[in-house]
Amino acid sequence: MQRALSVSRMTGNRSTFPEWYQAVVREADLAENSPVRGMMIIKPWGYGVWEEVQRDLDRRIKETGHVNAYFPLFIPLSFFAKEAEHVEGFAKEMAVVTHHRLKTVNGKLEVDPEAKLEEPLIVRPTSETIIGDAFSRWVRSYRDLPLLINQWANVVRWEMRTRLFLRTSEFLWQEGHTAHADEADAREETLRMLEVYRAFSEETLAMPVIAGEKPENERFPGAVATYSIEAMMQDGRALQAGTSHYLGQNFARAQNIRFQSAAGELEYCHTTSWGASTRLMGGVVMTHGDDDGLRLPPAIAPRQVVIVPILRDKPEDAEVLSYGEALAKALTATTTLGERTRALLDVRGQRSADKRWDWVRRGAPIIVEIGPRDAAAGQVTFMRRDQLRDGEKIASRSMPLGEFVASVPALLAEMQVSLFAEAKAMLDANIRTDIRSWDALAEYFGAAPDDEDEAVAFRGWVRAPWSRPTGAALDAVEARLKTLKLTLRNIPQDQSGASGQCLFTGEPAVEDVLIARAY
RNA sequence: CGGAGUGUGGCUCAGUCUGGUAGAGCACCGCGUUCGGGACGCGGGGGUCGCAGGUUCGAAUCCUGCCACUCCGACCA
Repeated sequence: MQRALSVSRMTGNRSTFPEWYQAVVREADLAENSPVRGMMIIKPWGYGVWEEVQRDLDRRIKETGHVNAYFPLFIPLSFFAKEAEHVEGFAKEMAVVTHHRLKTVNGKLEVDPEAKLEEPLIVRPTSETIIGDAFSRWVRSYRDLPLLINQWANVVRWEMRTRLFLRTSEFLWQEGHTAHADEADAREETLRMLEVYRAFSEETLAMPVIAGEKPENERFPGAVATYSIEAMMQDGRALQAGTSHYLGQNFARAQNIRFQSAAGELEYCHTTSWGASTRLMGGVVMTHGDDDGLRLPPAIAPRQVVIVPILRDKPEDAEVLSYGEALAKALTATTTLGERTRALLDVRGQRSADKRWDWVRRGAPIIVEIGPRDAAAGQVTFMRRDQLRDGEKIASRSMPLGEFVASVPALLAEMQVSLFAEAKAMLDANIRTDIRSWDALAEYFGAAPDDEDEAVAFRGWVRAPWSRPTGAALDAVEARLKTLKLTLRNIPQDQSGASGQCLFTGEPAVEDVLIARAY
């Protein structure tokens, strides 16, 4: 089959899926590596997708009562020393600013040793500490609570190994930080935001997820409880797509976030934090991409309908162009998924065939072609990106212009739903619930995971009953799973009552846990 | 920080073993024919061959040192 990409995602070979992923990111013009190791350049089409992601998620965050603010990029080193677990979790990946001036020595630019900072500054890896510091001044009374703040920002974590969008040294995200008068209110907030992420991921990104609580060894440093949404990529691996943390009073104590209660008592707040990042973009690629490139859910496509005019440097070109302009204008006047339909007439000088495939690779949901024949007949010819091919043929349809314009909003809405349904079917079909012993688990995931050369068949997730071991017993489980390159993803929220015994300990099970290879 | 590998035009790479003064495909520019399912012909622009030193009449090629990147591992809310 003729493909837009030189590598296929579905060969069953473990090594080609990452190559396919990189090819899609490049060919869809989303992002590229930068001169700075591990940091990416997000290109206009990729940033356009991020802007749609931001817009929709921001609306949901505001609808749940939060307001946006902005805090500094640099955090004094001493702020991290206040929460022991927190600093331990991030210490190994911090970028540190130690000087504030350069000078020229023998024609060379060097750091001026006399410009050393009194106290080093950390480039934020996350903002709990600096926002908590502000909270300690903002909160006085129970009447100031709850304090519901969000910020859109970039953060830096000095990662050893990076991949575009999935793990980069700098990434863009939103981080919510809230303070509450009591535990119940804070825990409710934590779960509310988990649900916002779940709904956003499924409705807007068309990316089905499993929401649940992380086992204690996977908790955010300093958190009392961590929750996540986990999405299944097309190679079967799990991607943590968003997290929400109940921080208890740990950060409040460390940073003195206190309030006077109605009874006049001085109490520590209960705080939460939650975040989702540009990693979501990688999730969209690995959920919806195919061998022709990216497929974008209409809700996050910067252009939902792209019109490619067939031009031949002949007089009738003008007619085709004005026909295209009228079509773009008519489409823009319609409403799709609650917003103005985003249409574009592609008037670039490239050949029509090249432009068409460019938009296929970028994942534009509907690609319209109009030529002299369409203009004369008052019709359009179009293809939908989610059903591009009928066997080896490109599947296109023709329709009278007026009818097409009227049907686009419903068509895009249908594509949004069908992309989700496709991914949901894939997720549901690939969670094994019949594996009840370590031996069966080992057999399923392969006894020799170190043999990278061998083509490996697709592996999904396993949902199995467990006894929720803690401490050293959990460490032992984790170490054992590591021999199969597996991790505990989360404890799904929708528990239907566990039965039988724990897959790891043999003790009576209390609930199900998700086991998978992860990104 | 360990193990392996790679640095040659914008991209993918050949050429290195056996030294002779830089190539292919794609992309780009021009002209023409084309264009409704990834065009073709002709012409053209673009590279201090990762950096520094050495051997040599002559180095992309041989030697020494350094640097960068990729993959595997360690690490990864």
